[in-house]
Amino acid sequence: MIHPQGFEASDNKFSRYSRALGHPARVLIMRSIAEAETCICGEIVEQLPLAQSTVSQHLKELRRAGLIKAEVKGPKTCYSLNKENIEDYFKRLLKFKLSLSTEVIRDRA
Amino acid sequence: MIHPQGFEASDNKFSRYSRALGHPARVLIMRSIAEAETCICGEIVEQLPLAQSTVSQHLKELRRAGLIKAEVKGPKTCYSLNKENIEDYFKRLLKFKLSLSTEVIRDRA
DNA sequence: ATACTTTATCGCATAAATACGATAGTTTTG
DNA sequence: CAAAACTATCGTATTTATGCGATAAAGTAT
Repeated sequence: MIHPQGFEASDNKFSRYSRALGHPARVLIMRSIAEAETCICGEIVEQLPLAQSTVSQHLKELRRAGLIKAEVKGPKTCYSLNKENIEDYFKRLLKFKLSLSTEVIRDRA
Repeated sequence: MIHPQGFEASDNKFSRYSRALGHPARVLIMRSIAEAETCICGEIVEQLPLAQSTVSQHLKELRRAGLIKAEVKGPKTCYSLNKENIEDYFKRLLKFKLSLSTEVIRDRA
């Protein structure tokens, strides 16, 4: 998804991450992958009340946003969190937060 | 925006926050309000490459999501961050993060 | 080779988001 | 009161997202 020009690159990047997390199905997928630690795939579909093709599209969205990585293993595809980008996302968010208060975040990167 | 049922309430709530931050204009607005500390309003419009009515809609979105608060002061409207909800958002996000690593976040709420 | 399993993509329909101009509703100012 | 300033809302057009069935693609197993 391409947003119109006129915004800072960092805002565009941040909003791309945010938007990827802007759907409960994708949040569930992220939690699912995070909790399993090891990569799963077909099991994700079972956990969602959505058709396989729909879940596949959500996975694609998360991949495009850079929040997860895909690794084909035979007929299956294993997904894992893209930790680098997620940390990048967190850092931006923390910078945001730090201008608010330090009640929740007492230590930062 | 109403998402279909079948997801946990916490995921719905989290995704609502995320989605609100899923547009560069709204990220810019949030930064603008956060940096000014004090509430602004018309100045926000000046900082965005968008029409006044469009900015007003984005502000409405952020309000609906619960990320900002509005206070009418005469003919003007002052916006401020809804810190409680933002902290709530951060906490969820941190819980997420903690299942990844502790490199960025070393202390939590 | 054929059947089966697993996942991605296509095509399509519907819903939601985005953007703008115009307009209405307030409040202050002259 | 009239004019000006400031926002919000309405109506509308366009784009994007969402969801599903059907199908393709690629591997595995029989």
